Amino acid sequence: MDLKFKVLKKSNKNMARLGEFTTKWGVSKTPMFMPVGTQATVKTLNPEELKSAHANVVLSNTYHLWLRPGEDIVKDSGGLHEFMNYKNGPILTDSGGFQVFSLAKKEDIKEEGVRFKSHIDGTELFLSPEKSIEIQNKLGADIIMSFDECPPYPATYEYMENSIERTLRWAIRGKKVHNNKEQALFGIVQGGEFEELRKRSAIETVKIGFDGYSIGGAAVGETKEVQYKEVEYATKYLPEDKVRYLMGVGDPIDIIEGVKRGVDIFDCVAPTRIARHGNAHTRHGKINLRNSKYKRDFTPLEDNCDCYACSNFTKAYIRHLLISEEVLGQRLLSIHNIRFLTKLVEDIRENIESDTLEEFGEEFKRKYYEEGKE
RNA sequence: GCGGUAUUGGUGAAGUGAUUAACACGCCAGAUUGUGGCUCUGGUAUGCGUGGGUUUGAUUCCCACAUACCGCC
Repeated sequence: MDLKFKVLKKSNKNMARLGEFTTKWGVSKTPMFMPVGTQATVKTLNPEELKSAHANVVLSNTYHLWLRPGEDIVKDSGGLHEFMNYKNGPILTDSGGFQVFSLAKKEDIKEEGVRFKSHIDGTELFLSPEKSIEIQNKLGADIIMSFDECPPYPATYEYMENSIERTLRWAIRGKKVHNNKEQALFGIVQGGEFEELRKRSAIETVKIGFDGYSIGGAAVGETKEVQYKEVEYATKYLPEDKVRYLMGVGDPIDIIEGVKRGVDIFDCVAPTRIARHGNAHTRHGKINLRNSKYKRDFTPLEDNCDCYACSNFTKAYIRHLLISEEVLGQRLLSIHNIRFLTKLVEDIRENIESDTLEEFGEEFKRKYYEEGKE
């Protein structure tokens, strides 16, 4: 399915662009941030809470849903939107590549696919590009991903070269079996830290032809500088008229830097994971609500935040919930952190419109890093 | 009043005549980037009820005292 992506405005100073794409759920604005709902749920949150946090696209996961409850059950329920009753916007499913490669041994990655053991019960499993697309066709997300290899960092040039070539062959195989015309299929650019390989991977993936392009294998342990370079190496060779998605990146600063380099979509488990572990993003840096200094702090997580948590509760109360292991604490922080990032991309969109993204980025970074230090 | 047993950090506790007093919980911090895991990693008793004594050396042995519990008058 063509996403009918439109670039509405391009910066004169960098590669940032303001855009939108359309699905049956309506118009989605870019740059955007997608919260992650691995097992057909953004952990601790219901669809209404996601809506209140301004979430639009939600990401779910092929590997997990394949194992539990199984793609046929999701299909028979009416598809992923019906199954999880998510009607606020599109759903994207990851191919399972990332999970599989964290479970598989290097020697179990073969041309045909990957052999590995279930994290649930140790059952031996096999996932191939065809199988991944077949499962995703049944799950019924609006956007699905090619099955790629996400190599660890650091990897040698030779390993990475073989890996991107195999990922390209897998992309072709996946595209060939993709038969759900309601779904957009994205290709994935790999290549690690190597400019030549990122370039080749991008050009060749574009030749195959996809509805959008992802940059994978970033934020796997490399420095920020390397990560930003990797993004640049890829976006330079991606077509202007297709959506670009930087997989797994969700640090606020990294989002700003990614947008400046031409990225439209981001996803990350971080906002919800750090929330469950007691942390909140604020414009003045990340804070750990479990710290004793918040014991008697009767102010919201953040002034002028319109999220449900900040509108109704104090840091002292949220800290009490976390220390007492009450799940409401995790929910409130999850709502806040998602809203923090959806607000960040809203601000980014406004600043692309006025072509002031560089200034906005510097100011944001200064507050986030420096003021947070005290 | 007489006898017995016990006394180790915020808590529950292990332990030894002599390098850094185990472990758990709690507490205090940190991590977290296409989420198996409300997870992981650190820190947290300059002292073993108090006062004496024996000893090269005592939290560990002895004595007294204090406190607690259990018996008996």
